[in-house]
Amino acid sequence: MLDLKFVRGNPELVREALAKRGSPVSLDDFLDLDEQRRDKLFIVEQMKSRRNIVSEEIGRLKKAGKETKDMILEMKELSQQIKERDEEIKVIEEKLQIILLNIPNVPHESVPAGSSEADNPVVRTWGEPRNFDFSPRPHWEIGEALDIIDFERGGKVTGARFSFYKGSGSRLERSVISYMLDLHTAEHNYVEIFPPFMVNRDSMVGTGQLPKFAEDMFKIEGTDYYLIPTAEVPVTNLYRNEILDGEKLPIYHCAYSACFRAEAGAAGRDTRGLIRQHQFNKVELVKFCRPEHSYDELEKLTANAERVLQLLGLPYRVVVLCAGDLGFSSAKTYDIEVWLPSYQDYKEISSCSNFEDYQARRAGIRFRNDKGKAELAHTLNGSGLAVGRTVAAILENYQESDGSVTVPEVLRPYMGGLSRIY
RNA sequence: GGAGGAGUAGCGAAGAGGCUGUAACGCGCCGCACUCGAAAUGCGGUUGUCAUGGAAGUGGCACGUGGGUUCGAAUCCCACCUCCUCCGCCA
Repeated sequence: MLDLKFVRGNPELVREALAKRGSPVSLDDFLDLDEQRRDKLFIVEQMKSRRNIVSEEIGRLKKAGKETKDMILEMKELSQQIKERDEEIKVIEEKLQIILLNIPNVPHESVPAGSSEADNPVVRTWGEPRNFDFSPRPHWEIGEALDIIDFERGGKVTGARFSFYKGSGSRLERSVISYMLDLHTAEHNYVEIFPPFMVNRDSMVGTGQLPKFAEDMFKIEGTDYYLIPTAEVPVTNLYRNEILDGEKLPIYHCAYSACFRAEAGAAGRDTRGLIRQHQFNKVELVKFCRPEHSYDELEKLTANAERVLQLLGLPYRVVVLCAGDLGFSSAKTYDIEVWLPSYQDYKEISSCSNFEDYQARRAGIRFRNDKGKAELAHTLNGSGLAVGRTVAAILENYQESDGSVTVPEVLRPYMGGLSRIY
């Protein structure tokens, strides 16, 4: 959510910034409602002030045994008017809030122009895609052949875009999760969180999934709860409506969670394999910091996620999202894309974003600054990494001509010493 | 699921329709005094938000949340949420 006063004071700037995203929002209604609100507020506050003064006077007169009938009648009338005007203001404020909640974040000045994924500049590339002396197979074929992933029965037991891991596959998934968490906690100073996998509506609004993207979520019928699409939601909302001790910043958290996404509008995309499932595992990195540090923190966070791929020996590249491809709440995002032989291309495996104060304002996440004043924190997060896609990348990049898969060195301790799945 | 109890500032805690109750008192924190320095002590300060204003300031709102009663609500009424205790059930 943008600052109401900022939008009021800089409508042109906001219009331009949002046009860069390719979905310009009309601010005319907003500015008109804002003016109405302030006009009405000014009047009703004067009325309330009078009510307070006279009511106090009534108390004094009553105590002195004086006549107060006329004053009470007048105040009764005044209170009725106040009530009516308060209603009007409430309606206006609700409309304003809806508009404000549906305006995306303003892209950072360093974000390149562009309208789609195709316009995202490559920032850097790491590793060389392997040259296979045989025809490499996609991970879903490898997984099925080794009997370590079962897509067929996933469909039977639940439905499309669900799967079972089995045996070494199951252990590989678990190993990747543990490995990532151990790396981020031991070497990158993140404090591990194990969050709830369901959150209430306020949390979903806080991080920006709602109200705009309700169709992407799974909601638990008969409750106010949603299945989380990412651990970002519970972990960022950990400090919702709190004023943090400024000394405690920056706060680094990492969290494993299952993630649930309805994938509305993704019909026909990535229909095979682990790439796009309704339920997948992810290790998420979340940061809370002072505004002046958030862009340094974004670089560091991205580097922390890259480190996982480097240690796993998986080739990747980093792209910076152009304005048109930027997520709703984000001011700047780097995507890390891992090499997938089956796609003959790089595929997103992590998305690292600085939300600046956009989420913090929605969620009321503040800290006490050096002057003792409450100030909005900046929030960041990134995948560190998406586990299913990591497993897919391992299976494909480490496959051997005999159909077996070499276990990356760093994962072997987690695999009970297993060096090859066959 | 049933029966009780409780939610007030950073923390603890008082207040039970208007009477120095934006909120005592204690702790914490900041400043000043005393001191060579510190401790102890004393004095002062210490919520957020909205509106208005160049600023100083002025005003509105907020005592878990949302409604209601009243000229006036932290205080009375209703609903909901959270926490605690006991019972039942359960990994």
